[in-house]
This record gives sequence, structure tokens and C-alpha cells, in this order.
Amino acid sequence: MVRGIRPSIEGLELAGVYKCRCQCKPILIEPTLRRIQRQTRGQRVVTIYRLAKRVVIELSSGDSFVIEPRMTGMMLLSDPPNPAYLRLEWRLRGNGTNRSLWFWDRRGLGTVRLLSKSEMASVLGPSRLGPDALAMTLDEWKSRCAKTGREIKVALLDQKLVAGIGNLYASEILHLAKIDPTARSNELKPRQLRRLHASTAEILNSAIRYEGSTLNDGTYRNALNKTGSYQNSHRVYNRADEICPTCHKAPIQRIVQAQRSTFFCPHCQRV
DNA sequence: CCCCAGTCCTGCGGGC
DNA sequence: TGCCCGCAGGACTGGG
Repeated sequence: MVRGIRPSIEGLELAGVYKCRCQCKPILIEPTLRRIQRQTRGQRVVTIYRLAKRVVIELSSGDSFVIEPRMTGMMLLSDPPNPAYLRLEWRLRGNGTNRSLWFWDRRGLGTVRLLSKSEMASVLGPSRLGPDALAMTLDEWKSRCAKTGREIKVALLDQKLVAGIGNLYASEILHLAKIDPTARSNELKPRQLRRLHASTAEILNSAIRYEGSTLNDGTYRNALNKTGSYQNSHRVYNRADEICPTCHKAPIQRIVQAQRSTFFCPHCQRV
């Protein structure tokens, strides 16, 4: 999302922020739109970056929009899949052009907040968010995994332990690392931790390169409304009963951990 | 500390 | 065909 919108948006000036009228229940936007308008009009977009699973748009005032897309939210520069779920529009001008950026969200679980620097530090600081999954060192994996006896799949979803891994990629990472998702985090062996470290980078970087996973509902799109293609590389996610692509010896199994689906190979992840 | 269920929403696919 | 149910890329809260 960030790579898609950055070149078009960075450096432009904010002309206005508008709620899109749609019949569905409104998403969470903080503070009120009036305050956002007052605080941001005329500010320049200094930089756009990713913070774990959030998109951050930093303004020249020092305030930042923090967008949390959750399951079905998207940042779009072009026509949405369904205009009924457009939630917020940023109108921008500069370089002799006008353009809009939209937040689109079908389920409406996503959020948009405008935060000051100090609010950022408390709301998104180390007490709420661990190190980014792509920046975790092996030593950090070791020390952080040692601190909890939870099942490793469940621990990977704890954003305070490591930030940026979601349910789909947790299954993919553990399969590539050949780690049993029900293994206790603090009982992982050094070689397993090394594989976890390497597999996390491998899976997430590939997923980014292929612009994410567009699942069966077709929702996820990049900034230009194009589908991602990493779903074609899924090893286990949503592949229950298919033969494991690694060992070819057992069908992928689906279990539920912490009320969420986990997919794994009972053969190569339980040796 | 950890676990679990419930909550916020909308849509889809399966079973009957 | 149509209805009901469970489930879905997430995160937070309250009770035990």
C-alpha cells in the first residue's frame, strides 16, 4: 500500500479531508472530521511509511494520519471495487496537479486517526508494538520467544511480541520454517529460531514483492485496484486437504488456535 | 500472565 | 429459490 501511494502523494499539499457518504455504518475516525479539517488543511505530506500493519502519512505540522486497514481496508488512488464502501477522501494538490487518495473498506473494521508526535509515541510505542517483523534480529527472536509459553502460532499474532505478522502469514512462515504451530514458544530450539527468523523475512518479502494476497472474496487490491498474486504462492493457507507442497506425504490440516484458523502439514511440521 | 468469548461490520458459500 | 449458519487478511476488552 505504502509503495503504491508514495510516489503520487509525497510532497503534495492537503486541500481537504472528506467523509464519503455511504449507507453503511461509519468507521472509526479520530478526532472529529471538523478538527481534522482545521488541523490539516494546507499541510504538506512530508513522508509516507509503513508501521507494522499501519500506513502512516506524516504532515509538515508533525501530525500524522495513521490508517489501520485491518481485514478489508485499502488505500486507493483510482476507482474502487465498489464505491459504496469508500470511507474517507484526502484531496491533494501540488506539482500542477490535483489528486485524491481514498480509504476504502468493505467490512468497516478499519480505522483512521490523526495523531500528534507525542500521541504516536504512546499509542504506537514499544509498550503496544514490538519490533517490526522485518527488522527483528535473531537475538530479538530468541529473547522475545523465550518470554512466553504460548503456542508459537498464537505468539506470532501478538503484536507486542513482534509487529506486522497476520494470521495468513503466520501459517505460511511456520510451514516454511518447519515448526509445529502448537509448539511452545519458549521451548523452540536454536535451529528452529534461526529458521523462524529466516522464514519470516522470506515469506513477508515475497508477499510484498507479489503485492499481497487477494483471497477468494477478491477484496484485496493495490493502490491502483489491481489484485495481488501472492495467493498463488500460498503453501498451506486455505489449502486444507491438499497434499503438502514440501513433503508430498500428508494433506494440509486446518486447526483452530485462539479462535483463528491455522493451516499446517502434520508431517513436515511435526518431525 | 494467559485464556476465552464477545464486539465492531459486511458478504459469501455451504447445507438444508 | 431462499434462509440460516459459520466463517473471513484484526485488534481490543472484560471476566475468570
